[in-house]
Amino acid sequence: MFDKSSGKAAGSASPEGVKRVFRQPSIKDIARLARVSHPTVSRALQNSPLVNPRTAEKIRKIAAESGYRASAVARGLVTRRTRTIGLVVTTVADPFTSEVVSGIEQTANDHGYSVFLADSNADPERERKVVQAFAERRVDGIIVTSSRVGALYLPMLSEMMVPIVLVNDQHPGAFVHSVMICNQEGSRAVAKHLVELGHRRIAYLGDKFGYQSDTERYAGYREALDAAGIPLYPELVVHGDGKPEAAMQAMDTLLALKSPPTAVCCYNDMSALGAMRSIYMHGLRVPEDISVAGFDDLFVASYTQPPLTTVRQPMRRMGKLAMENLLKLMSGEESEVKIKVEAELIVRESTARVK
Amino acid sequence: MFDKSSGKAAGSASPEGVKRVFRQPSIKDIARLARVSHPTVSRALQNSPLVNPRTAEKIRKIAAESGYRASAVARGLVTRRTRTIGLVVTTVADPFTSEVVSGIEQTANDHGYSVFLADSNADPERERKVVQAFAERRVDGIIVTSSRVGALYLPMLSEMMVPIVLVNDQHPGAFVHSVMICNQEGSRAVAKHLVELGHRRIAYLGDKFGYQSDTERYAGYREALDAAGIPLYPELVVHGDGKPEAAMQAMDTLLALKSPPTAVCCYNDMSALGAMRSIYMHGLRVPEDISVAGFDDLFVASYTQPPLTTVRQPMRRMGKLAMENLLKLMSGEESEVKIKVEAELIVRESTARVK
DNA sequence: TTGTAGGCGTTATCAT
DNA sequence: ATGATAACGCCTACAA
Repeated sequence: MFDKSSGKAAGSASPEGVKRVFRQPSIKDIARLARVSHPTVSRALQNSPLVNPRTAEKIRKIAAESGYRASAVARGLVTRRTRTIGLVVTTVADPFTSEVVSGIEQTANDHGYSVFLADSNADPERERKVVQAFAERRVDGIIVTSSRVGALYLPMLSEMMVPIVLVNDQHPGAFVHSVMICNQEGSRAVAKHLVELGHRRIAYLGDKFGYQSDTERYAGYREALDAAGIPLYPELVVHGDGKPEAAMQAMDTLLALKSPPTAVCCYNDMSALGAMRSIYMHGLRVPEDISVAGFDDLFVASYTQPPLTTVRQPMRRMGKLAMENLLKLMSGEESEVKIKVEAELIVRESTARVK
Repeated sequence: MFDKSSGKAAGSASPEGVKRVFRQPSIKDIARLARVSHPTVSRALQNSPLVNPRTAEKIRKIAAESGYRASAVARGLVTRRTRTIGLVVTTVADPFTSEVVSGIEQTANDHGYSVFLADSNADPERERKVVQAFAERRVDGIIVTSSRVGALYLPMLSEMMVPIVLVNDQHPGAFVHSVMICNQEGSRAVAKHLVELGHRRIAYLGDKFGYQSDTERYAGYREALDAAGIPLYPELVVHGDGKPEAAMQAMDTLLALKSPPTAVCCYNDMSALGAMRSIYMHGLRVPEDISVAGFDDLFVASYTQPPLTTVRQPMRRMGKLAMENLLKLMSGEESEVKIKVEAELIVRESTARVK
């Protein structure tokens, strides 16, 4: 071995052979260069009024030249606030979720917060790890979107003692703060739209049982039918899982009925995609033979053939609202508890007057 | 004001009125309870062999009971490694990107890393802020996906002295490590497929000029046509921007030609969506009148009407590869420089023999 | 207006 | 096998 000169010079490889050799400049390095004490540097960099403008200027110049970047980790240690939030999603690889995430991220960023993204993949073990990680990272708050999991890890979350906001939660009552779409009103609107087109055999192609949003959307559907004096045909209520594949199968069973529906209210756009696929594979046409409606207004809803009638959720805005809500909570303000955003019926070409 | 008792008790409201009152237990609290020194606690919790199994057990029990969570921020300060990576995307609200992000996140998580997600929104100012934030957060590495920005902030990135991996970079040569799809081969495969179906007037509906992936896909298209002895019809080469809207317009111009194409190679699936929409709006059918092919094999490609012939990019796996590559780099290993993953032709029903 | 001293919660380096 | 002690980089009294 060669001799290692000069005391505690950085540069020695770590056990794992890490290459990062040179320390980033610290507040003390700047202080030395500027011939002041490091608290003065700290103050100058925070634009504190109690530092001479001239020296402040000099310090900032030196800091900029030396490529100084304040360490958020050191700051977080002393201030006990990391300006960091944790975001738990079932999976980002979902068009609904990713829009919400985008809205959250932009808003967080605008307010100087960074976001830890964690994909639970609906795996309980993973969820445990994710929450644990967020706790150790000392996030200042947490947002959970469309949690479909058995409320298993929710107690862990509340133990963390940080504010939590839920987006489209499937576990009513488990937490206080949430942003939700008006499921029932939205669903009632599409169903009513179909009724007004003269349909009477209107199917409901739902999500799995027990999810709040499915329950609410089903309620809206029933409401519209009741209002029109249409009886409930139990065989017209089927269930998928919110994804196209399962919806195809559900639609297959509807089409196998002696008297199939003339219209279908789908739980969401993804289900509608599957429903339409099934309809085409049976040699039928949308909307000539069957009307199809979705829920969400995903980007793709405008580009299906025919373009999909659906209920719009302002996903990005819901993300923004959730983050703004969380910001308030993190700064100690009390804020709205349950935020409800309105759903908007978007009529396109997948629904038509009954033959 | 009431008197504030007992020295440094937590609980005083911060200037912003923060509510978080009670400190989380620290290693010292555990030490006190276990009647050992805090380094011993540290060792026990790391399963260090140099601590008496009995005391270690006791310590772990106490830690668990008191809800102790090690502070990653304190640890990061001393170890100079945060086990954190920064992930820059143009926007997560894009089906390609979100799949890649998902792959990255899962892999990171499996290895004990947390990921900071930042959505640059293709805004240079935002990009600056994002990179700055990552620098301050002391991330151990960075992944950038599908950067379409003027390499403006890339120098900032390299200044950070942390490993960087690019996914589907549009700036050839700017960085060393990357994961890319075989654009040219994939594109050649679809174009060849169309040639074999008897098409000779095959259009290319590309992305904006200057992006590497567009250039490469165009090259693949040309290659297939050249191989078949088909001349280049310049009017059959048009450009969108990778999204449906612009692709619709590009397709409109193709259809306005005296002699329109009988097939279209689209830059990506999103463009194919727009192209198909345009075709339908002209009263034509896919694939009877015009064959359409995409690139990416997004989830939705299976559910268009008709299902889309396309080139599959293993998006999730590309994310995984990028992260694995980054993990190696972060631990000081040298690793592969340019990883190329194979593209796979997926023939569905949007392409057919020419009439 | 500036400097000195101390501490945030860990890990690392010595002793013992 | 364990304990003292000193960092890590920053912020916040308090003193000057």
